[in-house]
Amino acid sequence: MEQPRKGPRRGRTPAATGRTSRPRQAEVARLAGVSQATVSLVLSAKAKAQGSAISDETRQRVLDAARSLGYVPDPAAQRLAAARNNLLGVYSFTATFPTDVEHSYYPFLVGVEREAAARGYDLVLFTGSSSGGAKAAGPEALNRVRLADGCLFLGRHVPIAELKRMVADGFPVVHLGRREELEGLSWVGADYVSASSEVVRHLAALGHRRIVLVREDDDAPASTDRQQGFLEGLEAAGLPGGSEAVFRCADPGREVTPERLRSWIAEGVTAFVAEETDTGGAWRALRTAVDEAGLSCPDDLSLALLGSPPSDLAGDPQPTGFDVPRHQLGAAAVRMLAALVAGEAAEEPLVACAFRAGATTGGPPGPR
Amino acid sequence: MEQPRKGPRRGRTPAATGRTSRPRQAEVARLAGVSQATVSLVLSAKAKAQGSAISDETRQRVLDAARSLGYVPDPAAQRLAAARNNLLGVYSFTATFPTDVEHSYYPFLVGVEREAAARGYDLVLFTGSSSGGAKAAGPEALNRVRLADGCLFLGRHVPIAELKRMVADGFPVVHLGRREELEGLSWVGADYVSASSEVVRHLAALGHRRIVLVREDDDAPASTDRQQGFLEGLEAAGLPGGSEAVFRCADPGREVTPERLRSWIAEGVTAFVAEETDTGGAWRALRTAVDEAGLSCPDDLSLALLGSPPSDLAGDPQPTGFDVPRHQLGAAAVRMLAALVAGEAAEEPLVACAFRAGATTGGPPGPR
DNA sequence: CCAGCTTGCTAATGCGTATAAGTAATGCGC
DNA sequence: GCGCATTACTTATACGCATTAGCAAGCTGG
Repeated sequence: MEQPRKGPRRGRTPAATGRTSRPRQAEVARLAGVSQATVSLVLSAKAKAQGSAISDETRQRVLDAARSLGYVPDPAAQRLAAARNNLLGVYSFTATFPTDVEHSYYPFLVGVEREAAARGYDLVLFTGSSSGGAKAAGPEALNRVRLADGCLFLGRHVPIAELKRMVADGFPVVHLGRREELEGLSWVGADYVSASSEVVRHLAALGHRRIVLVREDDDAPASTDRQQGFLEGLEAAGLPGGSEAVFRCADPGREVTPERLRSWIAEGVTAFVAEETDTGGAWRALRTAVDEAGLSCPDDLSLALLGSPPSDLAGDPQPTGFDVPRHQLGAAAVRMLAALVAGEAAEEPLVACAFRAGATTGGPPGPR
Repeated sequence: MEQPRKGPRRGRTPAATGRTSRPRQAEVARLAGVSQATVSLVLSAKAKAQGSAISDETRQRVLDAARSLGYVPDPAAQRLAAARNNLLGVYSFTATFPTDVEHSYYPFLVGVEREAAARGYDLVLFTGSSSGGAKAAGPEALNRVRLADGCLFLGRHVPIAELKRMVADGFPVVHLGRREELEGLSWVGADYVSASSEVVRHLAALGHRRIVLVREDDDAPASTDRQQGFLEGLEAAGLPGGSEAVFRCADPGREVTPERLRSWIAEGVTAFVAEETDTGGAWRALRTAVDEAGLSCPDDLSLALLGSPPSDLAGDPQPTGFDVPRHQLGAAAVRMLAALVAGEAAEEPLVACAFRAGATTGGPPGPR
């Protein structure tokens, strides 16, 4: 009794049709001689407790049928049916695989992938408005991520309004990097404050009494945090802080020149700390100035870097400082996102950085 | 006449529930005083031609209503209804984000992402080892990729049987790298043959008459292609080919030693060409042997590399050879995959490599 | 004046899945 | 042997949207 459909609309877009349509639960069901619902029960219970009311024999038949057909659930349908599809989105506002700053997101993604795999999630890379070509990269482009169970957002220039909306809608969202201005937005970030503070304390323990932070003219949270940690470190060591301990580079005349370096040293400064940025500008400027001033690094003064050195300076002696544990950051982000998806409480958002002893610090030069 | 649902099942999983249910097309419709179908027509026709049979007045009412409610379409529902999900899979048999061989797939992925974004596709990353939900890393893990509209496969050690099955099922699959042994498998690859041939012709034009190819003991298509191009280049230049023009390194005794190098030179060989591999073994061996033999590169002999130098040798003088346009390869792979998904004819699978002049070649040394 | 077209919309249906509700069939205690 | 719980399923329905058949009204033309 094949009831002939009254209005079948097979043959959608000519393009979309082409394919032998991957197997559906209905086909698995037919092959196994059960109903579609049974297939759904068996397959979704697979991971969960075995408590479902399906006999082992039937279960096995269904599983065999599914395997032999190569059945894979349709994520959109799963999602629509209001379950979850074990997909986590990753959305970056720059290209996810940046051309120039290779090292910036990559290690992070390594951690993301690893942790996601360990938790049984697959990743969907939502290609942001990244490079040209994308259609009207309007705000609705962001909504694609709702296909996944939750989404990780990378990049600084995030459209807050859109994110806010998602958060308000209860869509699980985690941002990489501290983001406290948006109430309710979950984020994970490196604990730059503690790490920077620790570097300062290290210098203080070596005997340095006047330390200067060289930073760039950028007010990203990552910069602010480092400065805060730097100042906290000074305070903890009982050293003078204040605005003169922080030097902020700016284009016109505020650069780190050999002259300025000498004048600092003349004032009794014996150690310098540079913030890390994408370009490594502050660190480069310091190193160059030291070289040009004819000074030698661990002997005449100590240098520390609040982060990892740029990869093209890999040949240089390893700077004292700390490493941002990007793998762990990625993993932490996934853990937090998974927690949100599961409706559990979020965990600690700060990930500790690892202190790196390095070879650019030593005791202050003898009094001369 | 609000017909009361018999079995509403609001209140799914406690976790999944928590969303303030953003507006649906039905609500927009109610507000605009039209049917849901009209809303769908208006909204989906927005981008397309205005040829839809909806009056401008109604259209405007719907658009206003949608805006005032802040309507955004549910991507899951859209995709379910449209029978495609705009997802392309990327399956690599090593980790997608390998820790060590960063540079091998990375540039390729850059191109993949860019092109995918341009075409409105998102990417799903599958990894051979991890393979989301299914812990069983068995061959059925491969089936997970069917979640996407099509899939890109990277890596040498691809289980042919499984791929064959997918291809036979009509699932769109593109392999990165030439793969002609599998009938019907689409692939994109770099045109190593032409590029290698061009390098040889370059050497011949410089006056070299005896050239030797140093390759590793690996029969990957990429190696074979280079050798073929090398031999074709010799032939095109009217130079002697044959087996003695190709040196195949092997572990036990067949290595490129300074002695062997000298003996080649004594026989009249003036130029050497190394194949590029993951490790850059052949090239390293050549360079080392040249150094140890006390020879100087562009003067005493010419060297060329059939590919790009390993990144850790970035400081060395740039070798003559060619660059594999990995970005373009990735883009080409996506284009081909998109074509398959759309049921169109596939395009040219070979991507041309760019000749790189470099500094390691010159004329043959004067007769001595 | 009505067949036949066009215009502008609605009703109905399906996409693939999850799940609540329903139905036999069996087991168990008394 | 009856009520009731349990097991093992199946049936029905909904998720939100796209699509298409269909309907009503307004035209046209002969």
